[in-house]
Amino acid sequence: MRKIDTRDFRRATRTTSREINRRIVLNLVREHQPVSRADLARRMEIGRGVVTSIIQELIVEGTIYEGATGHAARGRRPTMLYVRTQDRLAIAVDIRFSRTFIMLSDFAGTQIALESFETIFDPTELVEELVERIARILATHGATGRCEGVGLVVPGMVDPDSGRVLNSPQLAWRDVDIRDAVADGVGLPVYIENAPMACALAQMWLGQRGNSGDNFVYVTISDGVGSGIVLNGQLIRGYSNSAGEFGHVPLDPNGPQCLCGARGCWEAYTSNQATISRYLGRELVPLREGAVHPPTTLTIEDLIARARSGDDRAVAAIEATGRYLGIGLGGIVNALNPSQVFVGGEITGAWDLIEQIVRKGLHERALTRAAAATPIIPEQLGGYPRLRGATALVAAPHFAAPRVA
Amino acid sequence: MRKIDTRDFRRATRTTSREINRRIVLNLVREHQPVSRADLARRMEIGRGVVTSIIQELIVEGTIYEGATGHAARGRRPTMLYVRTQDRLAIAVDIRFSRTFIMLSDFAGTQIALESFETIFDPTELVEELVERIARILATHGATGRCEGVGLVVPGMVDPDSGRVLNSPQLAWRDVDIRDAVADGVGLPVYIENAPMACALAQMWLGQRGNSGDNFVYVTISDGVGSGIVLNGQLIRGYSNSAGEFGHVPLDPNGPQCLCGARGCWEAYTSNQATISRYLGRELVPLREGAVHPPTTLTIEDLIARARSGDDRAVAAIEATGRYLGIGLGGIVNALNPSQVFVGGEITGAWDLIEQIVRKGLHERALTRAAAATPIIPEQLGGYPRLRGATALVAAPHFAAPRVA
DNA sequence: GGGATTTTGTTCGATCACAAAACTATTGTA
DNA sequence: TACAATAGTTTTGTGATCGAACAAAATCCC
Repeated sequence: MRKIDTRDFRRATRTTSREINRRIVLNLVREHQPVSRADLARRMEIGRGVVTSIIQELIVEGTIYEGATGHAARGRRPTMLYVRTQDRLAIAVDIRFSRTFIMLSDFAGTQIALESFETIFDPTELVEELVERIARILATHGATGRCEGVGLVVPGMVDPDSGRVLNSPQLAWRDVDIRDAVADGVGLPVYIENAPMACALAQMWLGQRGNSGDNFVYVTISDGVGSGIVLNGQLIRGYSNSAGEFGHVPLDPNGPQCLCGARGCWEAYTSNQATISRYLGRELVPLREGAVHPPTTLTIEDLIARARSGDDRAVAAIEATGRYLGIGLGGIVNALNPSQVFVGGEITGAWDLIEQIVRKGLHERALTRAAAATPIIPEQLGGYPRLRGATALVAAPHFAAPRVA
Repeated sequence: MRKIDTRDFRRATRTTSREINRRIVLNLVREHQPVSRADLARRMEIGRGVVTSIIQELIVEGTIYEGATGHAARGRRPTMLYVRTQDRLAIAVDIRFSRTFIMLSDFAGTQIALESFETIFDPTELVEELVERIARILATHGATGRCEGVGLVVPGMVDPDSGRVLNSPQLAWRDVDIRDAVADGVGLPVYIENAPMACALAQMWLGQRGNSGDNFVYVTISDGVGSGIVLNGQLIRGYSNSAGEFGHVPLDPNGPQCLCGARGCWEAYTSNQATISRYLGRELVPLREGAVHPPTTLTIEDLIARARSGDDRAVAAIEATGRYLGIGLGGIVNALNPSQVFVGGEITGAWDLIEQIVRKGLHERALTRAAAATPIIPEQLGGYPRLRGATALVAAPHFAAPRVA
């Protein structure tokens, strides 16, 4: 039950009914393919005639296509329908502190090409490099005509409407308009989103399981701790685009110093830096202070490797992270009551070591039995969730519910 | 941008466009009355002919009515339109630990009658008493035909779909089907919701300011600490109806014992009991353990009165609550990035004493400048937010956006 | 082998609702 | 009094669902 915003609404036109039903058909095909017209009519409780005419539009438009005829126990055989995703392409860009990744993929998220280069921190130079590389990738793969957009994922706060990066401490950017610059360069629509929210989009649109209702939180444990919140199938962006910052929920006012200035933030317990600092027995140090590299070369992957090879102190450091992870997740689960929580980031490489500990922490903090039982699902490593999210940025608008009322 | 849930969608029918536009018209009248047909046509960028026909339907239906003609600089004078709220009535019921309130009000939330009685904890007896009293109130005010429903507000977790109270520690109820029992008794539709969510609904539908987008959190500080979350004009209920439980977000693992079993929960610092216990210098004691009254008769109102009359220890106790309130609100603001936060509960009676302290705590914890500047708005005392929420439960479905796609 | 049956997909007329423009009503101004 | 401006209604046209009829294609049954 939504209240209509009388300052920003969309009234229904003559074609609104068709737009709605067309999107529903498209999504039904997407999730149930192969599927026949008659099947769609049954699922939608609508006449087959209407389905015929909608399907015809979608075929002309090129979003779905007819495949082989299926089999029926009796009667005429159905012609099966499929969503066209293989030759609809998108460029996904993931700008990270160390490297920038560019992937060419289709609308289903299948990787076609992938390259990376050392991140250039000057926005103008970075855009130049990006435009050049994107053009080359498209040309190499004969995809110049078939690419429908570029998805840009950035660490930091983003305003997707204006396309500006409002603030990215990692890149030392403030109010940088990178989207329009790239769009001008490549001549394609460009979409931009911050990293955790993009991961959440990837999970929603390209994730394995079809989640009824799509109520979940995607938590990324990396240099920082961020999250993307999806409620009722909608990404929650907040009033000024900064929702999901659970990283600085306080766990202990006397806890370790956090880079944000406060003490005992969740991030100060669970970020990769926090885990490493705990292992080294020292305080957290800012990752980047005027482009200076972090003072230790020990990575979280190294630490996990040490833990696996029997380093007790490494095991203890990682287990402690697991415990605080669980406690923090408890807070999230109590606050938002999602149907599940996804966890991404390098720490998932040690999931078998910490899963029980995470669940124990969650149990301690969860208020209801339902909340305590919330599935915590680690993202499989090497799946490039940010890049998949960038692809989803391009693909999702073609499948989302039309805005109405 | 919402993903369509293919397991639970609503396709468009022949009349969907009209339903959408009718609701938009209704809401435009509601927020801009008095308003003319021509004015509506301009605001909606639609032909006046369509408005004429929609308005005719709404007048026949009885939701709006024509008032006096307005004034125009030149040309024919417009006939002004109004939403009919004065003689559309609702019964609002607020079941609390100590007393149960019944209010008869119109759809605008204006109080017509109000009574209360000592809460009966046995569900069957309570329903009996409620049905009897509701019938009597309706008869007394000649409202038997004009009342369109009953709104029931309950402390604890509720499933509004099945109408069951899943768990209410305060009332010691577990899986009690009170809604259908009351509905059978009074012969009217009955809606049920938990207290903080109902307060949020009251703010959204009957609040003072028209908030663009309606992104806010309503925090109630009472015996417990709960909240109702409204994002994009939608109440967030969560996967199993328990969203908004910020009360048990941990502030300090070594903090005071909370009634939930954990230590250092936000609630253990800011609930009325917590403030009183802090003043008395003792541990928190369960409010209700087999219907036993709390061991002290000192109320939070008494404490505020003592603070005002110069009791330094009372001032300190309340100020400490204010500080923790601010810290907790910082977490909420970071997590959800609402455009504003409303605070309800008895503590708002001391708002002038703690406002600065609350803001200071918020500033310490807020990550972004925008988040730190989030307005914190105390609910004015004596406004019966829960009862207004109960009224909103009945009225809102008539004004909400139609469910589509 | 051939008709009956069943299922799929298309077509067509009826109805609902927006779109656009003509038309009527009413008011103020030159 | 004629004219312009504004409000509200009516009419005609078009897009879309609704429902039923119809053709196409496969299996079942005799």
